[in-house]
Amino acid sequence: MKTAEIKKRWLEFFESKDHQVVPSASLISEDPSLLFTVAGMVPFIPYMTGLIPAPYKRATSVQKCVRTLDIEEVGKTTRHGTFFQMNGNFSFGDYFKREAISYAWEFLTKSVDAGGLGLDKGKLWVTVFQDDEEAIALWLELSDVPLERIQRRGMADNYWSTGQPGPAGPCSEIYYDRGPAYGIEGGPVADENRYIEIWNLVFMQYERGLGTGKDNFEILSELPSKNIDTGMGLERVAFLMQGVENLYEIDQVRPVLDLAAELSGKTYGDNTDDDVRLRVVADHVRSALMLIGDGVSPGNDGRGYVLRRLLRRTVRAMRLLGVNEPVFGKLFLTSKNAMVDAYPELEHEYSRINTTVLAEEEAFLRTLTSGTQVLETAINAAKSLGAKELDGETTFLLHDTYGFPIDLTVEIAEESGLTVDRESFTALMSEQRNRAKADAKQKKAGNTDLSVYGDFRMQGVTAFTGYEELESTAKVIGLILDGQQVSSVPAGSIVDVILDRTSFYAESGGQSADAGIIFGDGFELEVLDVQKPVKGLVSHKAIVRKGEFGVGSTVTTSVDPDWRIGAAQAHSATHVVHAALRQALGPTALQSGSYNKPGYMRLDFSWTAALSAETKSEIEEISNLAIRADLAVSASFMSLPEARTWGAVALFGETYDESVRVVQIGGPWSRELCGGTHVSRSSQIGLVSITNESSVGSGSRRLEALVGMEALHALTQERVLLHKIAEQLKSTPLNASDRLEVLLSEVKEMQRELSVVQAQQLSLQIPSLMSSMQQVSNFSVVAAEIANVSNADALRDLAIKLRDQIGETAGVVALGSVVDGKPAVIVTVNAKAQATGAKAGDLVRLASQILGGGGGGKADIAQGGGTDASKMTEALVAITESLR
RNA sequence: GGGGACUUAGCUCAGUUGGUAGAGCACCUGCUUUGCAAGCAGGGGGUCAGGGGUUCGACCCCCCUAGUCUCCA
Repeated sequence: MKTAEIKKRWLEFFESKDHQVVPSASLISEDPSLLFTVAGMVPFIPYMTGLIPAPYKRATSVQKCVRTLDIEEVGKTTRHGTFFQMNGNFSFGDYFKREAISYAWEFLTKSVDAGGLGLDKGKLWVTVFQDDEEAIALWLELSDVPLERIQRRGMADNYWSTGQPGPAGPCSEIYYDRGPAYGIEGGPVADENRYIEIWNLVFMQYERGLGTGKDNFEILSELPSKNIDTGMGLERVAFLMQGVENLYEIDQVRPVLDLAAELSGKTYGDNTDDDVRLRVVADHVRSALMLIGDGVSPGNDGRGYVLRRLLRRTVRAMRLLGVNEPVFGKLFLTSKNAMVDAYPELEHEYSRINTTVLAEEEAFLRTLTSGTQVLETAINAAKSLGAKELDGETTFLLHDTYGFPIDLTVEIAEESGLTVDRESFTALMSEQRNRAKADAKQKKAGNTDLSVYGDFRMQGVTAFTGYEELESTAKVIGLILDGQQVSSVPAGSIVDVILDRTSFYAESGGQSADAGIIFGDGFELEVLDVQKPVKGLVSHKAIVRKGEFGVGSTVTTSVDPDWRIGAAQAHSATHVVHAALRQALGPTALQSGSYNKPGYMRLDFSWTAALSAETKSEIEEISNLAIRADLAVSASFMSLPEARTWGAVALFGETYDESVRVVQIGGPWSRELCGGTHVSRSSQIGLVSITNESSVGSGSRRLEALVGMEALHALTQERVLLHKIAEQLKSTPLNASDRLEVLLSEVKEMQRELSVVQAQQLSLQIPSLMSSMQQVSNFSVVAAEIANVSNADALRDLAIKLRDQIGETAGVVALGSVVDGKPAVIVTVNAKAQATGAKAGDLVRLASQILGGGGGGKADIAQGGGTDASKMTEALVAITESLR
């Protein structure tokens, strides 16, 4: 049975049991503490913990998931995949153990013709939590599993919790026996390779307390509303039902594995190491495909880094298989074709995915090339020292600084007959890991408890009136002071205010929060910040400027109209620039984040190279032409699929409800899903002026612009500055640049001439200096103070000329001069004098110490200086005397 | 978020106890030759990423900033 067919049957089965079918959420988790959606229940967590009331009693989904914790195990076992799909059925305070068990049994064992999976009842085993007698009784009652195939396990295996205080409960897991060929008898307790876990039923019935680990915490109480959370690994069931050995061989993955084998000329099954590499390629390509499809782009941190690592591990695996040429084009196309039935959106996204992976592959091949050079140098160095091993530090440096994978280092070193000190490499790796972890722990301490907001959210959502009006009448639902609910607050306090409705826009979708005041009978608050701590709930952080008020008070929320106009201009400008960007660069340039506030906007987008000055001007021009065209701006609500058929741009990393708001500027000219506040016609934006374009990491660029009056002010300022510069250059703004160029080359020419003239002038002194030469012991010595020397280099040239004139006798030249108020000394010693024991460095040191400084150089020429110019004569005499 | 490295001529890069910045390719001039990276001789081209500091003196040491690469969380 095809994987897609299992998925279809799953959803149909639970739909027939009155479950709401929920489409898979994005791999980019809504929960900021999670990098990715790591389990099927992740999108439902707020309903489980009671933060947000569940919109349905029963739900089912097939959720795409990415988990890279066990990335090193990929390909080695049958079970570890970095991308997988989790079938789940959920109950929020509705049915419990009885139904969960009975549904599971029915779906697994019902005949294929009747819509089930038709698994052999005799091969199914069950585990339960050791004390869960209720579950055992239900299994015996509702299924055909005999008691001897029900095994009890402890907390570590069969008890679920989030690791923190909150909901917890026992689990029951269903296993499939692959038969004696795969391991020993004795059920899952004895062998988890022969007995494959396919389905985990979690019975959330308790509240747990503080504690660490999987089993070291206290059970506090029963939950008032009990939940069911189950997860069936789609890939696992698929590989069992398709009669293959592991999840890398199922219909959605195998084609990539086969292609990798073909490209490398290997035969799958011939060699264990190569088989692992082929599976790694098959797994990682699929995960990367799905991640990019959901809007992740390769980067140096967070999600982007995980993706980059998957892509690089793929290149590495292909290298180890003997393929050095770029292959991503073929691999990803094959993977897309295998997945597109289940995820049709991959078709539209594919050109972007393809561009992204090709660029990343090319970049990494470059990295490998430069890394190979460093490695070869290191290998040669080690060999010349007679070492048989490449040390861990070098290996780590290669990995850490040059991104050269350890496996490749080992392989290449082996070819040169060297081994690698893996132990010390591993030690250095874990050091680096600890550093990063220690830091993360420190930062995480400020994790806020959202439960206080959850209480208010349970009472309903905050209505937003700000699209229609700037002032609204509202009622105070709650007040939070220092994380505690309070009933009233005095003047001067900073408090979180929860209202039933508000005209204030909370920061979201890149738009900053509104500013303004909240007032009522005898009191007034200034709003500092507006946030949505929990989806649907608006919290106003405000300072009480005067009076006192409490829960139940009637207030007026009043947004500062100037602020709102500025915010609307900036936000609409962001849409305009985004559309202009895509017009100039093509659809690959997609917004990955944005921020705007009155007068300013910032747009991050996926793009691999810096924008040229021409492109920036083009974007600016398209934007301002759109503003001049006075395009109508409108917003309308529609269903998400409908919005997609309209071609509305949905932003990655954002999650959308079933009903979405589409903001249009000039109809199809710009269509984006957006909840922000906008101007009503594009001309109201006024002006957009791009101020900066920069990199925010590889593959991601940032465009910043000023909007409206701010843009005008900046341009005015530049104009004033340019006029001033032109005036100073005695030129006009248009000619200033040319004029400056001429001036600069003139300056350069004059400097050159000056140094020539100076050298000539100094040369004129050579005859008189030579005549002042005295004989000191065996040395011919020229020692003199030279006036009017502009820099030490000129003095040096003169000294060398003098030395050359001395000829064959042992000669020493010591020249001093005052340059920029500071004494400088140069001493040169010819070869013969050096042979007789004179050292330029020593002589300079002697002189410069007298001058109150220091000096040094080589044996033939040295220079020094000091601070006390009056001692110059004394210093030169000292040099002469020391030669006696 | 925490580390590591890099930024030198148009391009690719050298440059250690801090003491006048170099090579190859490209460019210009001349000669010699005329085909597959031609030879010889000569020449131009650098605020050594930017800004501070230490020092008599900084491409080099220290600090800050920017850009680029890279590892880890």
